[in-house]
Amino acid sequence: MKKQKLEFYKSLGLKLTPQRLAIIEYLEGNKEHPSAEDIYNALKPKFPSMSFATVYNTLEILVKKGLIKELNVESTRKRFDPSTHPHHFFCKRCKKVIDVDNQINISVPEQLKGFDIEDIQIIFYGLCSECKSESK
Amino acid sequence: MKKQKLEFYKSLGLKLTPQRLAIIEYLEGNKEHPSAEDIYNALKPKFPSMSFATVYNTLEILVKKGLIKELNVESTRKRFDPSTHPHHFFCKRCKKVIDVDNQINISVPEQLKGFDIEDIQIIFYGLCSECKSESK
DNA sequence: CTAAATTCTTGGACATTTTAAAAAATTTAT
DNA sequence: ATAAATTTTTTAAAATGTCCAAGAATTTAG
Repeated sequence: MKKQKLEFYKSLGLKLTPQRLAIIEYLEGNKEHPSAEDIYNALKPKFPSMSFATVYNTLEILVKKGLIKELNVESTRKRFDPSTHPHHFFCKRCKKVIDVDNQINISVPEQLKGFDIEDIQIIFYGLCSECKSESK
Repeated sequence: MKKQKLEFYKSLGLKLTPQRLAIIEYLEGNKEHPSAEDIYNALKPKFPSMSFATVYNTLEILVKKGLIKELNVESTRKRFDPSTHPHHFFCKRCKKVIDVDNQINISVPEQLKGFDIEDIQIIFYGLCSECKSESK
């Protein structure tokens, strides 16, 4: 990883341990929206001793720092997005998550005027093109 | 419950057991977006022998029949909505879910053109007015 | 460079939500 | 009322996520 990035993470008050760096690198530019288990499995060969707690701890702190986003597209498990795309498609068959990069301008409805809205997410549910043709 | 409604549920091929009717009645007009546990706890006094499995079985079949909606606003548990509101607000503090009844017209983006979109949900995350003032 | 302070990792136990399977009970249709 | 079909119950366990204490590693300060 580049020095510049290391400095960036340090400046956030993060101790840069090998496991942490590996998780950060794994997430960088990753479009798969991996679950904690995905990350754990992917890094286990390199860090056989790493525990699930480390993955969860790191993800939690990255979410807190605003560097990644936690998605609730799937009801049973969290998925993580290193990008800041607010909108997603979820395929109910293959469980794939796709960033939906649209310019929908959603205004907060009257009903929520006294509220503190921090985030707006749109989720499109259905079948992706592959699963759609397979299920015919 | 009225005869008309009983007939309606029968016509869907549902067997109307006391537990099932109680769950259906509990959900009807309910604005709380209860979790399975909420439902279980609410009906336990009337049906002390009812198990969690019954609640889950009934919810599953109601979702399949399209009578209720499963919400993934919270990462740890499913919430259920007897209405067909597609959009919701979730308070990250008190976990309250509110139906957002707006007329937002979302067009499916180009990117998803070959897909089979079955549902579009908007979720507003933040603090409700009560929690907002409390946290000041 | 070294020591101190802080934070992180590990490993296991634990909690919660959900699913599964088999036997017993209930409902529906005849 | 009887038989067939489905549902409920019970028990167990899967799946995901959380917590804790001890030891290890990293960073900071000197």
